[in-house]
Amino acid sequence: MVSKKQEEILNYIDKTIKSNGYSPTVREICEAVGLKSTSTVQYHLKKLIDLGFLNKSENISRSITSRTVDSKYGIPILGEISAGQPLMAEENYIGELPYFGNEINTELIALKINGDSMIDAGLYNDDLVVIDKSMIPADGDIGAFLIHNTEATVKYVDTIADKRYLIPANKNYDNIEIDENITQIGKVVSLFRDM
Amino acid sequence: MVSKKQEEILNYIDKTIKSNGYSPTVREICEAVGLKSTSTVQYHLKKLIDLGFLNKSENISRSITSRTVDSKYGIPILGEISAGQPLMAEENYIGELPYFGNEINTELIALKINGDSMIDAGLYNDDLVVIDKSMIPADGDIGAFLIHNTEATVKYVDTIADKRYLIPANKNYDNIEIDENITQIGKVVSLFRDM
DNA sequence: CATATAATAGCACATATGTTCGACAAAAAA
DNA sequence: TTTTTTGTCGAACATATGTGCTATTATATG
Repeated sequence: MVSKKQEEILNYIDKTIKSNGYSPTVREICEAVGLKSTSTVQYHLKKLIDLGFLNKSENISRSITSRTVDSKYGIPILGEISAGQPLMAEENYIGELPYFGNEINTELIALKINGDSMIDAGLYNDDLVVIDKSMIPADGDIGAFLIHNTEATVKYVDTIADKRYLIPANKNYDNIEIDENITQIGKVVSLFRDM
Repeated sequence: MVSKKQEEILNYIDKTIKSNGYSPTVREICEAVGLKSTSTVQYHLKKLIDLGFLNKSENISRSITSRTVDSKYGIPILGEISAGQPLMAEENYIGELPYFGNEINTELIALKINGDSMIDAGLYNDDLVVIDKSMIPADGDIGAFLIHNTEATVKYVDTIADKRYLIPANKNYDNIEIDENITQIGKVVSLFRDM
């Protein structure tokens, strides 16, 4: 996760690159965010780089580049959903997908596709799907759901004979009727695949 | 006005900013354009700044900015490939995909998938695939190719009986033998889908 | 040809800047 | 409570980097 200080650093870097055309030095960041040691900055920079928000060349001055110049927050990637924990609990957090939309949207999360139940919809194992929690999947949409509050799943939604179902895109899987055991997370709005 | 050397310097600066995200040092310019003294570079830099081509802050490393480069580093999205035009020609450019990889890489382009010839590989119509031009698709990989220099296509590559083929992931399409009409663009490294 | 202007080189200096290491306190987890 | 993680500091070090000065050579210009 990105701490308060890290966000502050990120913002300062973005602002500087945007207004100056080049990135600040470690010492400039130090001063700007009210830290007294350059190594504290290095510490945070390393984290931000690991999270994918920044990039930097070693031993090269002012070589920080930022992907978040136009946006502030990454999309949290959730892995295995821990039983009993609320969806956004730390336990579930496995990384962050840099956000590059135009508006800041805290309603976005990313889930890693597990298995092949949606393969006929072009959602493959290990794909990352971005879910907008503020959108309700309509019939025919692909949505993300929580089963028994312990397992996240991505499926088509549709109404058959007045009942709503989660519908896999793979003949080897059965439809699941939506009942009280199933909580809606949101609508799947985009997909990333690394090959 | 602008001498040969100065143009060379300008080009190098632009190229560097574009690919690295930050400007080169005086010494790097020195080396790159084949000069032996940093003060010669300073001499030219001053001229270029006076002429308004460059901007620079005093005593600040890597602070050169260029008017001829916009500091955006998205991945260019290429649409219909115009016959006769080089791949990266303006004619083909239909937009920019915000960059989300780890390193800044000028060898990346994005192509919009057209048709369903790769549907069994999970590449759907209108998907955007990111192509790394610096990578050669090996057997089994998905690559991007230019047919007759006019049409871009994305297919599996494989060797069958000592011949290399472009192989669609859709039974309704035939394999295409790779011959002199087919130019390799690069390897498909990731996928983006908006739903 | 003599002279001004444009390019280039070499070097040295000051400092801007990234990096490392050890220590320590606060917060979180076990 | 004990242990681990996270955040912080300070100082020292190595080098990356901008700058200034002088001298030399090429190219133009009168």
